[in-house]
Amino acid sequence: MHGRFILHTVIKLWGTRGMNIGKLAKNSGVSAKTIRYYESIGLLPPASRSANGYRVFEDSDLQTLRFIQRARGLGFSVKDVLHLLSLWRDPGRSSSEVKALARRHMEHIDTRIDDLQTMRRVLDDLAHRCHGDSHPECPILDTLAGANANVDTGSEEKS
Amino acid sequence: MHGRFILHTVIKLWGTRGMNIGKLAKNSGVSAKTIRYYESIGLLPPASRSANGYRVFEDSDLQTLRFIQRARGLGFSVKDVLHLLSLWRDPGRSSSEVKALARRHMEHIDTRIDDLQTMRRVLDDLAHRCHGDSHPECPILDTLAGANANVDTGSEEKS
DNA sequence: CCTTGACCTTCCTGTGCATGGAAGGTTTAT
DNA sequence: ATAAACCTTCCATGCACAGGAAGGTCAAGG
Repeated sequence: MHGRFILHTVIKLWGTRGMNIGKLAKNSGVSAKTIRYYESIGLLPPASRSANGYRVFEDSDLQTLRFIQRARGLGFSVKDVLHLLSLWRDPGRSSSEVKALARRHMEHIDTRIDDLQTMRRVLDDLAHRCHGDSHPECPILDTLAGANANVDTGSEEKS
Repeated sequence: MHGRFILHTVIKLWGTRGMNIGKLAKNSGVSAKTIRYYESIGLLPPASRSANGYRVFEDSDLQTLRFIQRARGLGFSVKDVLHLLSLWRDPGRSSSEVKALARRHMEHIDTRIDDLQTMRRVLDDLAHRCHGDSHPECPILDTLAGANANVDTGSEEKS
């Protein structure tokens, strides 16, 4: 009696749970194309297939996909996401490892912000010095041409 | 005798003005590989060739390369640099066009800075809340997994 | 004269992160 | 029967180069 109920429930849940790639795409907000891509690079495990060859996904795939989405949204590379996923699935992980990964990523972000801000400052200065009228004279072009002032573009030569 | 000497000298001088790709690379700090690439996509005009098929560059190419370098250093895309180069070479340009291009680029940079700063703030917050010890508990992973905060409770399922 | 090594050439592949499309099979609805 | 809405694989594209293979060229030295 009891066993039969459980079996029934299991079968029912089992039958209800699988979804095709389109549904997973809708549920996750990640395109079917990208889901296949994630599978191909190992971010998602290879989905099982139904008789017609269609991929069948489970709820766990949806969870994984959402995890990936959030991590990518924070700028983590696919490689980092792979690492984060493995840490997530590892009950024996230490949070220090996760934190270290996050910090390395933050440093990377900081570098990029600094680079962009340097560019922004230079551009802002140049734009302010450019009249922006119908005449051809333009300090922006002059500077790019290396006319007079030495502009530090942030990327120094290495020779 | 004399004529031959002069001819020799002329040829030698002529030969001195042009440079091979290696020298241009050294003088500009741009790799030979990249110089060829720039030529292939039209950033640099097709270089003339000497009898052996080697590219021969002039000082004008060096100037152009430096222009490209500075523009790239300011984050302009290759496409934008193409535009900037054409404006640079156009005596009938109006500085307003240059300025507009620069401003569009600045807006783009601002957007990227904002995005990165948002990521940075979130990461910083998560990192602060993570103990970073030998235990597995980690708010970073919890957040990526969608543990607590604003996770839709999934009451709008539709199959 | 021949070799060595530093040049140079073209062509193909790989990077990161997908996106777009072609060509075709399957399922469902009308 | 046919359309539409799915699904499949494989190939191409974009950015801005870098790496390397396979081979031609040139100057110096034994």
